[in-house]
Amino acid sequence: MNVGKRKPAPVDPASVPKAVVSRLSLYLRELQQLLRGGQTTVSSSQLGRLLGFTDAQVRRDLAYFGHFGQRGVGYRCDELVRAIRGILGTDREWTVAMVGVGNLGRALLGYRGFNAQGFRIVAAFDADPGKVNRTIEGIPIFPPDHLGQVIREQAIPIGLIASPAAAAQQVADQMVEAGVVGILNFAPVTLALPGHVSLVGVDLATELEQLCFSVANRAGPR
Amino acid sequence: MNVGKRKPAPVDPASVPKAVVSRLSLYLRELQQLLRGGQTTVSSSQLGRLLGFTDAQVRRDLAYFGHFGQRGVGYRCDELVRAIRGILGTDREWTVAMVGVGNLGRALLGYRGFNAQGFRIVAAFDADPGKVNRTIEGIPIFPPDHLGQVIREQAIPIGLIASPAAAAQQVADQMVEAGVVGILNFAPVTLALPGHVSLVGVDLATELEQLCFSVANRAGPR
DNA sequence: CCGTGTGAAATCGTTCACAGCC
DNA sequence: GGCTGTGAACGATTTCACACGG
Repeated sequence: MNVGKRKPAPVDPASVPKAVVSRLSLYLRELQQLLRGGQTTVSSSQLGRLLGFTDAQVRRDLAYFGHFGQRGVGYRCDELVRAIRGILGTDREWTVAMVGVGNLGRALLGYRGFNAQGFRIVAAFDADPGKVNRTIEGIPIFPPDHLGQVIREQAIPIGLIASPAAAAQQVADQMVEAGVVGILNFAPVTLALPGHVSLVGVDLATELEQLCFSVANRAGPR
Repeated sequence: MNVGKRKPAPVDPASVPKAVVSRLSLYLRELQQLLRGGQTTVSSSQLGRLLGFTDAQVRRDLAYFGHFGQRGVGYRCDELVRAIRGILGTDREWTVAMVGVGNLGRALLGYRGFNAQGFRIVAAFDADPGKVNRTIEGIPIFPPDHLGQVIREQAIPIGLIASPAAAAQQVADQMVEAGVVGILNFAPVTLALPGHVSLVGVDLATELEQLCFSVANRAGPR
């Protein structure tokens, strides 16, 4: 008994280092690649080599969440993919509400990679009256004052901010007010959010600055 | 003597933790914001509070690179901005070559945030004959077989990959061959690069997965 | 008196190295 | 024989706490 489909989680997920979770995404991406290539099994050392990590690191990362490998053999790619998706929470579909249908927003509306991993943008908002009340890539664009209602009615858990920096905090506040519990922020500002809302920020200029620093200081890849 | 404009760098820049450099970008962004608001001085604790870091962390991070503060007062915003830009290397203009003028590529061509921080995309490439030999946002689009020549002639140091995943490694190889020393990769694949080339990867689906994990595990903001 | 800069301590994350199992 | 899972050692980063200077 007590040995069902679910592996026991050896630790509290909140105590897992952030770096581990971000490597998990990379493992997932690589495993899906391997599966497409017809490979059924990987060892920690192969997976590590492909990504530039050590084999010990790969094993340790996975061991945070359970026993997924087979001694002497390695990991079954399909099983490990399922397991990682379960850990990340991407084994179900997540709906996303986007604000800001500018250059970047439009690109994200058409980005296939989101759907492929289980994310679906179901509503977008923009302050420009010329953009609202139509669909782009099949996604309806609403005026900003519909934000609360749409998010609430569809119980959308994730917000994506691609608005100008000056509007971002206000947009975030409205999203949180409407019940969003996670925000992906592309606006180049720091957002202040209540503790129960998760935040991931992506600042494109900042990423280039990181690159710039390592180029200017010849630090090799990342 | 020996007290010129340049502060001495207390340590080898290559030995600075990566996390420190990424916070440097955030300090910079916040300082520029403060300057726009007319503030001339910040303390480590104010800067930390704005970004969610401790005051000790801010001071330690900055101390890797020199003595920028004044005891009893704090840091002069304008001086610190100049200092951080000098450290990151964004006190000069960097030219960038982009490959892949799809959804995302077009958005990046029009992204104002790059110019604002000193990056200028000066050439783009795409395999679609319908897109080449014209300009978008003032940037010329070339066919892929011009890549080597254009990058070499203009001595472009930075490559930006926004091509489909399947093409990314080949594109990267050609960029490296042409002399690029840093690559910002938006394609969802792991690139293999020679050691003298720096790499920063941004995978949009991966970022959403991180968010998803922390939402699913209620870990609060990042 | 306030806030920086920094040794020293504490914490966190990675790597080693090997027992255990297929 | 090969490869996982994991205590223990190690190294890196963060936090503490206080001396020093404006």
